[in-house]
Amino acid sequence: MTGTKERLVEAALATIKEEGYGGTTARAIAGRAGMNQALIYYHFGDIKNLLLAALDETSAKRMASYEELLARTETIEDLVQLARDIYREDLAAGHVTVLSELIAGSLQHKDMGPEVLKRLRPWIDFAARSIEKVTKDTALETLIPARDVGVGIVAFYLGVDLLHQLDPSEAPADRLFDHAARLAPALGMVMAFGTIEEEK
Amino acid sequence: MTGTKERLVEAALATIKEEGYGGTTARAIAGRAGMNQALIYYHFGDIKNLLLAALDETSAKRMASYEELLARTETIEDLVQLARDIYREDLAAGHVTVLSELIAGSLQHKDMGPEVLKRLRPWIDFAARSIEKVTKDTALETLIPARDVGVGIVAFYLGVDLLHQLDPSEAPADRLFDHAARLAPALGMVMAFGTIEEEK
Amino acid sequence: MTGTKERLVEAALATIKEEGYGGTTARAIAGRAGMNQALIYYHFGDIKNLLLAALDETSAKRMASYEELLARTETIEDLVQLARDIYREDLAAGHVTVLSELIAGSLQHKDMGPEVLKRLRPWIDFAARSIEKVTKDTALETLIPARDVGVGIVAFYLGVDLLHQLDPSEAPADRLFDHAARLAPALGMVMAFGTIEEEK
Amino acid sequence: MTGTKERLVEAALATIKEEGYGGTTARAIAGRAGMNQALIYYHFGDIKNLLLAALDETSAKRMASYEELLARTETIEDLVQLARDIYREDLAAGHVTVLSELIAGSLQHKDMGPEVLKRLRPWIDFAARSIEKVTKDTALETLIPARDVGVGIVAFYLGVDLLHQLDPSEAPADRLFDHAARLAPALGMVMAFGTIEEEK
DNA sequence: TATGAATGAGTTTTCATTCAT
DNA sequence: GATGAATGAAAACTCATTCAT
Repeated sequence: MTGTKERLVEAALATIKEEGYGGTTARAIAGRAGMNQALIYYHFGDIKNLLLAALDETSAKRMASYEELLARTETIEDLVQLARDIYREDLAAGHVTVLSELIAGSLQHKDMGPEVLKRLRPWIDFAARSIEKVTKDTALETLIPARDVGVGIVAFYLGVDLLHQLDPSEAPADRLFDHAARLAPALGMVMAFGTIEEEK
Repeated sequence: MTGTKERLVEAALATIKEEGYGGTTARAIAGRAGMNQALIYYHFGDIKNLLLAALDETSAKRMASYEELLARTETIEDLVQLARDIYREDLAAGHVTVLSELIAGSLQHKDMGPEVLKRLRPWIDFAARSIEKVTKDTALETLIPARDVGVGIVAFYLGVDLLHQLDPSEAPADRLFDHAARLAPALGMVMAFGTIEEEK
Repeated sequence: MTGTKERLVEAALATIKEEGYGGTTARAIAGRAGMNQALIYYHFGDIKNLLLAALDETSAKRMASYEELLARTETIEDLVQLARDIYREDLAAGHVTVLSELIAGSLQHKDMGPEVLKRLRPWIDFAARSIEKVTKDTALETLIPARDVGVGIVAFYLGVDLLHQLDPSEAPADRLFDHAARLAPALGMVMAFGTIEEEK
Repeated sequence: MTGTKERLVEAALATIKEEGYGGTTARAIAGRAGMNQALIYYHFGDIKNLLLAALDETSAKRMASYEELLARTETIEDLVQLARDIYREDLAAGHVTVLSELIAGSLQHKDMGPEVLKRLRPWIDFAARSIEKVTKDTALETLIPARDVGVGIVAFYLGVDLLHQLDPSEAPADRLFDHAARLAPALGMVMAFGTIEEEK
């Protein structure tokens, strides 16, 4: 029938989000998809491959959509706004949970680590590129280590997701983003000072 | 023999750090401790309790040690330094990994979540208190939402730990802390500007 | 394409020789043949039938070739030579392995036993006829129970093959045949004595 | 309770004899023993180890018993008798079947081969020693390659067992042994001729 | 003829946990 | 306190086979 692989991928994503890495068994996935367990092995070879395919799928979709948003982002204020939008959608939809669970699970299944890392890098690149774009031709350009900050942002997203898993009611990151939004206009001046400090 | 519970706790911690949450089975823990699996159930009732006891143990030890350091911390520069020291030790020793794995595992074993959260809160409080301490009686005091930033810092630590699990060779957070250390002196002025913005 | 059945038969033979009876699955056979698993069922109904067809195939080929050789065999010395040639070729090519694996597997799949036996009998007959031919009109004719010795020879081939599977480096049967070849000329006299003993 | 390992070993032996290597699954063994499948893994680690332990067990028992019989064996006539006794008991009890099935199965599970071979060698040694003993200080001593003939005898036993699995009604080997028994007295003279032939 | 997809029952093995001693 | 043994449920994965196309 149509879409078996797609349905398995969707079921795998939903299972990771709701049951966690350890709860994402062949039985759980197939049950959710209303399909036979053996189909996982027929179509993906093993569970690891299905999970990685699922990660590919969400990553590709989200990246395409965010890339578009980035195209329309010019200033630091825009970027903070973009970061907040991404954060809200990803957290609510559980996209980051898929990543954080797969990373946490990679400690158990060590051969999965490199594969997950490979799929994580584009996000770090995306974050770095975003920073580069809005600091390009400004005093901040040389001051901010775009790549390191990119890694830091991804780390922050992952960590916030972990906390959100524990306590979905609290949303302190929301308030932090609001705060950042208010401070963003001042950031230029601050960093200008930073530049002076550096050059002393 | 003496110290059975302690040995099990140590073995549990080591197992989480090296094998991940999913790899932390009764067999793996007991094997590492050189003890009988049944002792886990005799002393802790079930594996979940052992893991929580293990989390209590590391948390208490580290908290005591960091509390001392905080007592000697006065300025923002000091705090950045403290944050960096804690980050380095915790990451290397795998302390944060214990937390991040338990949080990630809580999605699977939902009754563990609240217990882990209970043990995480002191760290958020610690971070918040640290911020409050160095901003006390400064212009930053009202400007920085200490609790939210505390949560953010804990999130950042957790996320950096996840990334570190995937790729221990890279240490971008190290560079970020260096950067923060250089920028710290300027932070006061920046925030002063922030204040002005706010009050407009 | 032409020769689908033939290719499946060849693949089945190769799989038994290399992977053993238990490793000869539909997937393994079809994979080796570069074909679809379902073709096995289309052409042969089930795996058992394919294996029996494969046995038929090798048996027929080899029997034709050996029958020719037997036609040119007249003396005991010739026969020992023939036995050695057959042994060498069959062992190296894995022909006997196909048989020994199918027989061993028949204990698991009991309905296969009679079918395999049916295909084994011609070989016992061949061995018996060979003995009869070279002892015909000699003192040995009544002395040697041709059929029983035929069974014994087939048994010996099968057993040597099993040992060869375990340790292909050793070839004691080679040396035994050499020995038999040297002793063959004496066999006539020996048996004459045997006759005298018998008649006592 | 008492004898769990022993019961599993007995059940494993019985299962191999009746269901063949491929039919000797954890379920089949545990079912026959009336025990939980997991006990196999608790006591033996995996099925392979249980099968090898089972092979050890039968081998040790039989070897001890046959060694005793060999001690009382002096002449070729005795040895033929001994060979026939061993053959009858082993074939009927299925002892050789355990070996032949494990050897045949080793083609599938290649890591089992060396272990089975290790346990087969004592039998080849036993056969060789038996021949050496009865030919010691006779003309046959230098004439018969005891080790090669030992391998040949073991091969013969294995092959006869395979045939017996296919058709337990026929017992041609019985008749061959009877024949050998009648010819044994003549063998000395025959071999004396052989010696003369050799020395020519 | 041929194929990709599908399935239910089976495989080996591991799990958390219990229990008698 | 401690241990070896035991267990039912579940894990990942494979099997022979069928079926619609």
